[in-house]
Amino acid sequence: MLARNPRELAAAVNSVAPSHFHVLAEHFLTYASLSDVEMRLLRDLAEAPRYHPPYRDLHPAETVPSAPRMIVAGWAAQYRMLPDGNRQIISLLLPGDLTGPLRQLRLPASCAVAALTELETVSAQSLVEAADAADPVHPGLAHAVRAMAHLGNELLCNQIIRLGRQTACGRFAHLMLELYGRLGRVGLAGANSFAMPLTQNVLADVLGFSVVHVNRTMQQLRRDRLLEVRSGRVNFVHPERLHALAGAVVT
Amino acid sequence: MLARNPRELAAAVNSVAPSHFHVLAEHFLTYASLSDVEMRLLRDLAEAPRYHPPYRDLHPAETVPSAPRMIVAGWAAQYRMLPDGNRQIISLLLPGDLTGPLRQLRLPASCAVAALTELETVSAQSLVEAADAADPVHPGLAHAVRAMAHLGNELLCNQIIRLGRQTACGRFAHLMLELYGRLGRVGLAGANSFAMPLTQNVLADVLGFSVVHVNRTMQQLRRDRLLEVRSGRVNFVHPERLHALAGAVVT
DNA sequence: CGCGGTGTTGACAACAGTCAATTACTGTGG
DNA sequence: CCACAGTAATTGACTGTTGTCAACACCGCG
Repeated sequence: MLARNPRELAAAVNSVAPSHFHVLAEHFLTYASLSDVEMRLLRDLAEAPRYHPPYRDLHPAETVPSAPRMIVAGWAAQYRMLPDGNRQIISLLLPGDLTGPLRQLRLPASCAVAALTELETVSAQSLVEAADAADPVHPGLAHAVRAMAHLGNELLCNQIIRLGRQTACGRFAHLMLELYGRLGRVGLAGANSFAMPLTQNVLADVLGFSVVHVNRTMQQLRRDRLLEVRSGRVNFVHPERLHALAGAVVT
Repeated sequence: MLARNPRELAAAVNSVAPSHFHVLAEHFLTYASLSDVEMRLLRDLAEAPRYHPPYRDLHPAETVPSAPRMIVAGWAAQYRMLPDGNRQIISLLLPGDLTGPLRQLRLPASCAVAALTELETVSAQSLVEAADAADPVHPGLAHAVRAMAHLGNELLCNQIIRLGRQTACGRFAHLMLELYGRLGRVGLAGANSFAMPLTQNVLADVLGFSVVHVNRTMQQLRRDRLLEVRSGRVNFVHPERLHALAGAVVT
C-alpha cells in the first residue's frame, strides 16, 4: 500500500494533534509517495528525538557539521555573525526541515545553526544515505529528500529577493507568506493564520532591519488591514492584497 | 599519475593563455586530485563548447532546466524578475561554475540564467552523474562537483550577508573580494586586480542598489583609496583595509 | 552626423537606523 | 496576592543613507 497524500495519511495515523511522525510523514508525502517500508522508517526516526534548549547552537560556525538532522518540533535558524557583532539569519528552519551535510561532505560550514525555540530533532543520516544511493532502495524517500534540498535553495533565493529588491512591508509580507506555505505542508498552519514564535529581534535579523523598523513595519501592515501579529500568531486579514504587495512568493 | 595542484597542472598543459581546459582543470584541482582518466574526461568536455550571445537566457525561469552545464568562458547570472519589473541577480556565474540541475531532479527552477557577456559552456552531465554515483568511478570529479555545489550554497549565504547587513561600501568591497577569490581559483585573477565585465546596471541588480548609488559607492571607495574600477578592471589599492571594511568573506 | 547604451552629477524626497525613554508582558519569589 | 526583575514591544526625535528624477558627458557604431 502507498499512502499518496496527506489526507490518506490523516486517516492512516488516527491522531489528532500533530505528532512528530505526523509532521515527518506529511512533509514527505508532499514530495513523493512512500512505500510501507519507507513509512516505517520514518516512524522509527520519530521515536528517538533529541531535545535542544532555545538559543543553543546545534552546530557552531566554521566547523565540519557532525551529521544531518531533521527538525520535528520547534523553530531554528541558520545564521552568520559579522565582525561588528551583527547577526544575519540566512534561513529559518521549521518542522520537517533538514539541516547539516546533505551529501557526505566533510567540509566546514560558514554558518551556525541555532534553536530559536524549544527544539526537537531526529537523525537524518538514513534519509540522506537513501537520497545519495545511485539505485535507491527507498526511491520515495530519496526523491523527497532531493526535492527538499532543491526547495532549500529556492528559499535562499527568496531571501535574496526580499533583502535585495523589496520594500519593508513587502519584505515582511513575503516572509510571512513563505512561512505560511511551508508550515501548511507539515500541517502546522490554520486558515490564513499560523503560530509564529519569533521575537521582533529575531525578525530583524532575518529581514535585515533594525528592531525598531520591524515594529513600525508591523504596525503599518496592521493599519493597512493586511496582516496582524498578536501574541505569537500571524493573521492574514486580506490575503489577496498581501500577495500583491509581496510579489511572487516561492514556497 | 595524479596532477595534484595547479602548479603541476601548469607544467602538464604547456599553455600560456588560459584555455577552456585550463580553466576546468585548475578549478577541479582546487578541490580534488584527478586521475589521468578524469583529466582526459575534462579535456574531452573542453573540446565541445557551446556559444551563447550576451544577455540571452540559458534557461528561462519557472521551467524544468534541461541539463547541467559548466561555464568555461564569460560571465553569467542567475536572476529573478519581480512583478514590478525589477530584477534581482541571485548569483554571478564565472568560468568553472556549474549551473542547472545538480542532481537528476525534474523540478522547475524559479530563477532564470542569462549570459552577461559572450559566454561559452560545456555539458556537465557526465560530471553530475559522476557526483551522483554511490560508488564513484571518478572519485576526484565526484568530490570536486560536490564541493562546488557546497561552495555555491556558501556563496548564496555571502549574498544574503551582503544584502542584509552590510553598508554600501562594505557590500561592494565584499563582492569584489569574493569575485577575486573565485577568479583566482580558475587562474583568471592578477595581483590584486581582475577583469570585471559588468556594467553598473548589472552591479546594481546584484547588490540591491540603484544604478546611481553603485556609481556613488565606487567613487567613495576610490576617494578612500581602497579600490579602483577603470575600464573593466578592478584594482585593490589597499587590500587589508578592504578586507576590514568587508568583514569576513567566504570564497 | 545622430543614436543608444553607459557613466556621472546635483537636488530633493523617502526610507531606515540610532538613541533614549516608556510601556507591556512574563515568570519568580515573597 | 503583590512586588520585582528581566525581557520584549512601543514611541518620538533626530540623523544618515538611499532612491528618484532630470540633466549632461562620453563612447562606439551605423
